[in-house]
Amino acid sequence: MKTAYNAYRCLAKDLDVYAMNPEMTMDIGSLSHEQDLMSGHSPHHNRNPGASLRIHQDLTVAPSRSAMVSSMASILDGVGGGGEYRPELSLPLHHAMSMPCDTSPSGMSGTYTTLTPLQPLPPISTVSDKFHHHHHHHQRLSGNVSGSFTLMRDERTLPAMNNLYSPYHKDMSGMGQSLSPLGSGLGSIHNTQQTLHNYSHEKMLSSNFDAHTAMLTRGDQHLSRGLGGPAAGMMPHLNGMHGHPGHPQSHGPVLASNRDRSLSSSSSSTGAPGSGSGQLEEINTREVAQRITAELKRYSIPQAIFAQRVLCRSQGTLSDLLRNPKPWSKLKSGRETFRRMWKWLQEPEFQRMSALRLAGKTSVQKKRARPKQRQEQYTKEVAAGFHRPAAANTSGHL
DNA sequence: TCCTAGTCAATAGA
DNA sequence: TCTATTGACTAGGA
Repeated sequence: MKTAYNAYRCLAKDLDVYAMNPEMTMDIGSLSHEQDLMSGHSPHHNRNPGASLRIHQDLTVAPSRSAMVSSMASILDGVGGGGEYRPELSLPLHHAMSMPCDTSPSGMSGTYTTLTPLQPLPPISTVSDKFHHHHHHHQRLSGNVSGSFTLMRDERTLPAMNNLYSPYHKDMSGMGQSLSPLGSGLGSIHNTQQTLHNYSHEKMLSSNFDAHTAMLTRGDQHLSRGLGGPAAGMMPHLNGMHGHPGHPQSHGPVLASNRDRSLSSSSSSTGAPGSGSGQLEEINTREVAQRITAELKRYSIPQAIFAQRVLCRSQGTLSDLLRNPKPWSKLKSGRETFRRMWKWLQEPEFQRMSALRLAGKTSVQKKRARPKQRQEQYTKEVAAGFHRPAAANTSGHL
């Protein structure tokens, strides 16, 4: 029941958005691929050339960080203040962000056996779609494909990664809490190269690896295109680490590899059916919480906005999570929430803002109704044959 | 049936 | 206005 309700609530959000922003559905497919693949060919890219062109323009406008801040303010103002939909702000949406509360059952398939009542994260496979083209892009660059390309690519990019993560790691190691069930916490990523390698390897073992590895290696491309990676703004605020502008996804230290645990415990082997059920990656929850907190403060994003639009959670929940992040090992379904945070952190700033703006209207419309009431309403709507109860609901409120 | 995790919604406080 | 806290609720598992 609750699952249905949650699914309804967040799916409704998406549907509402799509209903109100028909253009958005066109944007999604051609999302960030344009960043790297303006000349790329994919079903997505050709879905709407016009949209792609506009996206390209958006991207090539290369929003500076300061511009991003102002944009964020505009976004929040527009949403919070009941602002109307502004096409000029309709930046292309990452799959993950365009479907902030996607309920796809395949979301974390193979990652978690516990299907939680909360709204699953957009399936990483879905997110991967976004980078799928990057994948090809890299293939094209490397001239090699197949499963090993990731590792090869990591090796190529590791020097930069080391430069980035080493100081971070040092700082992180002083954060105190062991945020990973590894006991040694961040020590698990002592060897950054290995971690990245392992991480990529683990991802390679999953169907989603390419997205993340692509993210790991695409940072330079992001920034070189003036996208202003999130790290550019965030890193200076976090543990004094110096963000490499080219690595917006500075999640290396945030993630602890399960393989490390495996290595230390010798209890399991990566890739074993059991080992892949939810431990492909470990998120440093405290670090994520700190980074989220920093980002929210940085852009003056209210917790309520972020919680609702990115996490599909309440403000109180977010506040609690940020202040009292549980160790990853103690999390169950709550991992999804942290995954969302983490994923959000990985996004380029413009995509973050898109995510924040995206579900704004509907979330505001839907908030503050007792779950039971909404649940009953949903039940009624489903019974009445509404396939898109959200739209009906929204229109009703409007 | 009980316990735990996760979350929500209300509310107090800054 | 925003954040932190808290009580209550639900789902899942033992």
